[in-house]
Amino acid sequence: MAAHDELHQEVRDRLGRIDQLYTRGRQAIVDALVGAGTPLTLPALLEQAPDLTQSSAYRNLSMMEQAGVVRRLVHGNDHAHYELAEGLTGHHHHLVCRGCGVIRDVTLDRQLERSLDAAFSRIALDVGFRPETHDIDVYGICADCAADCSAD
Amino acid sequence: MAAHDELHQEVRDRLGRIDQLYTRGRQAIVDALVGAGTPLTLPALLEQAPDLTQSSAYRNLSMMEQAGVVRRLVHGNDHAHYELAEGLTGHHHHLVCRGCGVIRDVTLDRQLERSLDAAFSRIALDVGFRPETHDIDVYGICADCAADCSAD
DNA sequence: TTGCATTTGAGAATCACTCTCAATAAAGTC
DNA sequence: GACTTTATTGAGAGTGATTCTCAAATGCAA
Repeated sequence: MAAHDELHQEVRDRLGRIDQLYTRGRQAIVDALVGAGTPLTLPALLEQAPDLTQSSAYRNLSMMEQAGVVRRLVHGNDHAHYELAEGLTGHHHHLVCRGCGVIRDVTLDRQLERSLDAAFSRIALDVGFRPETHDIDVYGICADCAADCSAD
Repeated sequence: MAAHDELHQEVRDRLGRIDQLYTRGRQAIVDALVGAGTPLTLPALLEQAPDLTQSSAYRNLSMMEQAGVVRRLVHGNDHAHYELAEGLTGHHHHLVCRGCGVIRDVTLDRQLERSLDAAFSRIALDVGFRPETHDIDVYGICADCAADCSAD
């Protein structure tokens, strides 16, 4: 409860920094993303929060992405997925199912993350690139799709 | 030269496996991707190989992706980038510039890759996910964009 | 409440990409 | 080479996720 209120306050602050109000519709988006616990496509988001309309949802997701509240994930030709930004949820990566497209959050242990950051910093320095964040996607087949395939 | 011929032969084999010919236009695409040495958007590909037409290029890239010859990279709302598949070039990752969108290939040392694979396998096992490949994108600012920013 | 600025909603517009189908090139046969 | 058959190409129409437009609704200050 307290954590939930803190989250909303943090979102309100981040929106305020770019002169945006934390309206009812925007709160509904954040609640849906929190409730799902997994990145949602826009149609899935509208199912979770039926009061939202498509155009406003897209507009608000885009604005909240700029505000550092939402992250947009793109993995192909179909709908993008949206989740809360890492600043609100913590650094993590994704398992992406090639079958159904579902995305699942995972974390690596600190030591491995440190090794990665060190490696990227070293590589980046060589080519004059200033690294900010990294994003690891593991592609494969989820349990549900594996079951479906063997059933066929 | 020999390496170049071997590459083309390997591409021809991979296309043959799905009953596709290695036509002049398809060779031009592969040559352009080899020549660029960095992932290309479709407009950039057409610049490199002006004899190609848009619809055929898209159709052939899509088919060659299925054949395991080409990989399609998606990083936002604009054009996707295309490069030769890892089976032809070796496993690598990408530095992606937030400023201009340019993508640069990088490799991690074997030991770190092994650690990552082991970590992903462990995580995946826990959730019943069968990992196949992984893809690491490092987002940041390239040298050219950093120079432009400080010039402003 | 009254006024002013921001946000919303419905639908039109955009644009990367895919599809269609007649014209063309490739591969095999003689 | 000429002929047949099959696969590919090119130009433009179509698709669909996302963005834009603008009048109506809402939020906020006094």
